[in-house]
Amino acid sequence: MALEHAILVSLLEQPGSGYELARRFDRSIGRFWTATHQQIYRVLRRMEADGWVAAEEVAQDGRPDKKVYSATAEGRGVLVGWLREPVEPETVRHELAVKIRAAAFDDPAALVPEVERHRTEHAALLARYLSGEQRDFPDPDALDAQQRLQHVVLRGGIEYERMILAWLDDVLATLHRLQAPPPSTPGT
Amino acid sequence: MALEHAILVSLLEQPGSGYELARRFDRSIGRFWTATHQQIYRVLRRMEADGWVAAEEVAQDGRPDKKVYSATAEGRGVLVGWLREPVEPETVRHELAVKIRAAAFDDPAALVPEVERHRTEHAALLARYLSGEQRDFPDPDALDAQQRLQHVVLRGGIEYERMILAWLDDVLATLHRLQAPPPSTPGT
DNA sequence: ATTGCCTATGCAACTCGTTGCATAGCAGGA
DNA sequence: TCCTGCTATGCAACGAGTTGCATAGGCAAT
Repeated sequence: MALEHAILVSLLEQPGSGYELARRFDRSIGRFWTATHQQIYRVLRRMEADGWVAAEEVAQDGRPDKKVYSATAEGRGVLVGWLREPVEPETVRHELAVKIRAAAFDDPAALVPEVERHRTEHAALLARYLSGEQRDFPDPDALDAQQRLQHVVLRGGIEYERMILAWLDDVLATLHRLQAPPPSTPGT
Repeated sequence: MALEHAILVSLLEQPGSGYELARRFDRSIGRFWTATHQQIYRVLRRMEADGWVAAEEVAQDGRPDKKVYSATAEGRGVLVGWLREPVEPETVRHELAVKIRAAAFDDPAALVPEVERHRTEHAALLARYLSGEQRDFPDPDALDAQQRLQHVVLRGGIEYERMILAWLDDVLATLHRLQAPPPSTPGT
């Protein structure tokens, strides 16, 4: 379970409210972790009770008050302890891959628009990552340790999206080839 | 929720018991979906109650009896219906990426053995995929539709592992560079 | 002989994660 | 004016997924 740890990292990089964390998890952190605001609020309360984070009420004008959380020294200790334990490689759950194999039991051509839709979304995500890279890491030689580590994670996201795009093209080519198969073998 | 659908695909490709399904989900299906035997048994019972699959008791000698499940026409209909609904792109949850950003708050060099361990495991997985490809798809031009779709999913797994390996090398280089940083800027 | 592993299924308890809804003030557009 | 949407937090209920344990026969190794 790494949601707590992802939150600790995010708060160490920059304190923030539950709402702000939820938005980060949709953006930069979303590159490698996801969570809904419900989960984040619940986990934050537990972490506060455990002393891993501390909250400060902040009044705002024109907006509801918010509780700004920071990681405590104890929270940081928990994170460092976790760092030194091994984690297993992530488990992949790719619904589209299930659909592609399922297409053998229906009309495979019906899947083309769905695959194209995924392609469009992944292309948009890649563009967002690339512009974020331009904005946040314009000079890769002038970064401190924290930024270098953020950057290498972002590069992972970029390469992942590139790989997915190439694969989706492969999938589309495969689907099209099923409709117009190569010259049938003479023996059949 | 796609576990039901992954099970339907697997049973349409080849009927099998819950135990066999669990093993497939650790192997070929494991390329794009995971599940424990607990989940599979529970879901299979529900699917049988809903008429999506049918079970047949099979006695074996030297082994416990097993219940071999097959997808029913109704189950196939459910799968086809799902195929025609859109699914959202998968959410990524990569613990190692969390650790890499967390390393900024500890000694980054301490992460090197962990990253190398992941690299070794991913290299082994890639080797398994490649030998599986050799075994199952030796002649890519002589495949039927179902095999072509299985093959393109496997190619996705292969490209994913290659991309991860390249990224892990990038991560290792980044970690090493943090210890021996480039010549410091004269201005500081 | 005993230990441990493999096949095969399952219960019970728990945690994780999602969904729907509620509150509440402010801002902007039809 | 009303409706929609954004910030900000939260409850309640449900469903998904994990972990630990149990049963039970056969097989192989020590």
